[in-house]
Amino acid sequence: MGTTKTDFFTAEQNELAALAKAIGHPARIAILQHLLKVNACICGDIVSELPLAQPTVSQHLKELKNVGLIKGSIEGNAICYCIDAKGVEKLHKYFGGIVDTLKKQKINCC
Amino acid sequence: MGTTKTDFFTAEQNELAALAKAIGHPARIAILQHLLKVNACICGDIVSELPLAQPTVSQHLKELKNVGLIKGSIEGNAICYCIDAKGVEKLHKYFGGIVDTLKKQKINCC
DNA sequence: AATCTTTATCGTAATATTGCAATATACAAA
DNA sequence: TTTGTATATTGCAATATTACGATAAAGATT
Repeated sequence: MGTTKTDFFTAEQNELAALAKAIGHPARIAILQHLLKVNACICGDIVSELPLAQPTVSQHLKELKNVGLIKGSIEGNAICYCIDAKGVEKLHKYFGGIVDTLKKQKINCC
Repeated sequence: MGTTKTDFFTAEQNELAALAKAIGHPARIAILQHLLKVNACICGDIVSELPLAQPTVSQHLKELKNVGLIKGSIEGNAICYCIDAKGVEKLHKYFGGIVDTLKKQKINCC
């Protein structure tokens, strides 16, 4: 127990869940917002923007990268990070689909 | 340790994270998809749709409800659940904002 | 009232996540 | 080569999540 029963769900369900889970932490939201705000790749100042220790930030960045929400490339002895549009678009499309479906549905029993 | 440092982030960051976290599990994605598919409130057949035991499903429903993604109302000795558009729209808007911002940005250094 | 049906809660075990100190790695600069 | 700077990894403690059996609660049915 304690383990998510991944095998019993579809690949799409698992992928969406993984994407959402990656965003499901305020530090990772903050990282995305910061990357968006500076409007560029960031080389180095992510740690100083967050109220967390460097290893913790590094771990959060890794999770965002694993799931395809950010990209990172080595730039000298720093690493440049920026948002990977693909992941964000996938989520946006998904919720867009839900919103559209809901709008078409007139039922509102609850 | 082990606890998210909620106090150090903004209310918006925490709220978005909570919403995303709630969707960050394939069972909860599956619940949302099912509610959407049947195009109505569901009274009773959610458990049978999922590969999980009844207490587990009940717990997932509670989480979705707490965060405002579904609504539930008592209907006889069953409970009717349906999607709460507000939460979904909040998430959709947020990702839409990111997508739009990204489109305006020409920078693509990574 | 006794029973059935449906959903919620409690208790608990297994696993995952969060956070950080310490340390490692990799490159730059002196 | 040594030193400095930036990021990653390891190891560990604290807490959270996931899942389910057992049981409770609430209304329906007989």
